[in-house]
Amino acid sequence: MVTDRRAARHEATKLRILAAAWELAAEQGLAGISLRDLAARVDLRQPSLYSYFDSKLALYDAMFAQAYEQLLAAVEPLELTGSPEEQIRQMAYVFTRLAVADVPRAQLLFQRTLPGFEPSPESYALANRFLDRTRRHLAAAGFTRPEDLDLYTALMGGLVNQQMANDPGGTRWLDLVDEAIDMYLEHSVPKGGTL
Amino acid sequence: MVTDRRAARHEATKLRILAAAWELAAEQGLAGISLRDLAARVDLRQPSLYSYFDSKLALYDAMFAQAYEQLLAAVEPLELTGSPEEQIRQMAYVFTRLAVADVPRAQLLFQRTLPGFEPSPESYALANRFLDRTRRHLAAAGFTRPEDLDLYTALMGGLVNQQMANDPGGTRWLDLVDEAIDMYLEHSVPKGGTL
DNA sequence: GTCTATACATCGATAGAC
DNA sequence: GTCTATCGATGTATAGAC
Repeated sequence: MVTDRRAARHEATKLRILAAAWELAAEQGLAGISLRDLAARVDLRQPSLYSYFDSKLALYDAMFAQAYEQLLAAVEPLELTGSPEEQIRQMAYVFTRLAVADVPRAQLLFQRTLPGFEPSPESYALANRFLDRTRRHLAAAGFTRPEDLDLYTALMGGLVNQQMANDPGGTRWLDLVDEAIDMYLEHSVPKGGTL
Repeated sequence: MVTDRRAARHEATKLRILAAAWELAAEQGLAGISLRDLAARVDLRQPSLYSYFDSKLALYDAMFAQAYEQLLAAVEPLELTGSPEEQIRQMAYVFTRLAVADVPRAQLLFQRTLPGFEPSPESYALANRFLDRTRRHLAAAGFTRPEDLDLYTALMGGLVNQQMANDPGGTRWLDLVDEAIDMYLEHSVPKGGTL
């Protein structure tokens, strides 16, 4: 049907716009994306973007969703091997490398850097799918308390954030992932736990 | 001398502008500070601000320096007691509470959220003085490797960042500081270390 | 869907009078 | 130091031709 071809072309253009938006974010920062520059990159005029996104915040939301889809697509097909502990290590390794690989993406996903931006429920569901995956892996190794997950995300997020903020392009904090996971795995439930 | 009085008045106005800037940052976000709003808060016209700061980035740099001076003023007079390990715990407790208490301040100091902003060497020296203090406390407890400091900053920064991003105003990650410090202190140099 | 054209409010920054 | 006036840029949005 013709409408299918139309819809396909519409989706294709939307993807081109998103790709150009990531380019601009890498060059000018996430908040530095201008709709005029963005339109120029895909050979459109600025008002034409409104045929694809209702607003700039809607563009950010689409970027948020696309970014989590990228992460999920990279992580879900992985076949983790070895003990649950070893799988946690592999997961941490993959996640930190992925997170650091695209600074604006990490800012969009893991920080509250854009004034007024809140991911839509649909986009947030993707984020939760990603978090659930982590939760299941931790649980498989016996880390079943909610605090276990929170401590893990703080540790991984902290490494990623320090790497991006204080050694962009380097590996100073990435090199600590192994030791951080050692530390985390060695740590059992504290004496005054809730058991 | 008259020039002293002039300089004093100049400094006083500068401080009023900075105070208003922190107010605006709390309301509109760090990047949401507009020079017109800022000028209005101190009964000036927008161009008059340029008698005090060469640019908006220079204003951010002054805020960066002032924020680290606040942290140092709050932390340096502290008399930490107990074993070195206990002092590290107290330090972590104070730092995370201080960091979370002012979200825009934490964003300015610990994240790279402002496009184009780099702290000046003078401001960066303050940041280093703060970091040195942490380094000395860790060293007193035997954590003398550079990696020990990096892991510590990642852990504390991670807790602070997760608290601000995912539970603003709450204590979900702040409540994990004690356990995080337990985990850190329990962790000795890994088997395959550099010894 | 895409375009031209236009509007409106906002922004950081500068020139020049006083 | 402070002001008025102004600049070029921005984001948002609409009208209307094609």
